[in-house]
Amino acid sequence: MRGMLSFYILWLLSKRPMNGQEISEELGKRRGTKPTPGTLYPALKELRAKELANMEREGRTTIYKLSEKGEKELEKACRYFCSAFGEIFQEYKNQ
Amino acid sequence: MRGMLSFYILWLLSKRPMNGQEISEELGKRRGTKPTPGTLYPALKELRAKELANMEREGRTTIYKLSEKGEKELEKACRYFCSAFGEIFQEYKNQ
DNA sequence: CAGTATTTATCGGATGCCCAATATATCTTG
DNA sequence: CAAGATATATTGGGCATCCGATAAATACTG
Repeated sequence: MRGMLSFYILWLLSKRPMNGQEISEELGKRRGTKPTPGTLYPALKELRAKELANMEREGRTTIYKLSEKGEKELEKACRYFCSAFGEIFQEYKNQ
Repeated sequence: MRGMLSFYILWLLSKRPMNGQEISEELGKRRGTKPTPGTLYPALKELRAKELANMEREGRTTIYKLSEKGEKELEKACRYFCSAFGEIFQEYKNQ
């Protein structure tokens, strides 16, 4: 099962700004596996290119932050996600 | 947002055996768009190749059915899906 | 300062998802 | 039976996602 990485990253960033390592760890906690750098950083780059996230360098670390456009996009994505997959989740919960 | 097609098909087949057109319509109802034949049938072929689904030809239509291996795989996939994305869904519901 | 660890980042390649176009077989209808 | 409708299926191409390997910059430690 693949996909949804960018969506997930946007969702994490909506909680608080994070650097790459923090994002990686949060993903690891939730999905079971951390993305490799070759997965994570291109995804972050793509989000910047689409102006859904901003970055701010602080010494060794780079803090990524959700942009306003990113917030709007995330809300749309959440609506779609829940309407498309809510049924599956709902059913599992009731078992 | 892409992805999860095979997972979704397995889930649909766990409800009842279906032919390609029925699968296509059910996906359309839930996701908003129907997959094109060039998306759907390769996915079904892949599921057969992995022995997660069986097929049975009946005249014009081909009925696809979840295999035992498919049931086990689907259960694993549901567990993963819910542990990975449950939090997002939960939060949206409470808004 | 030298060596190590941390963090960010790129590259090449594999795979999944997706579409438009096309083809084939079967069923239905005039 | 001929024409159209329905259902299945393949082909070729594009993009997103993902990984392993590698690199480079920065911070820490002895």
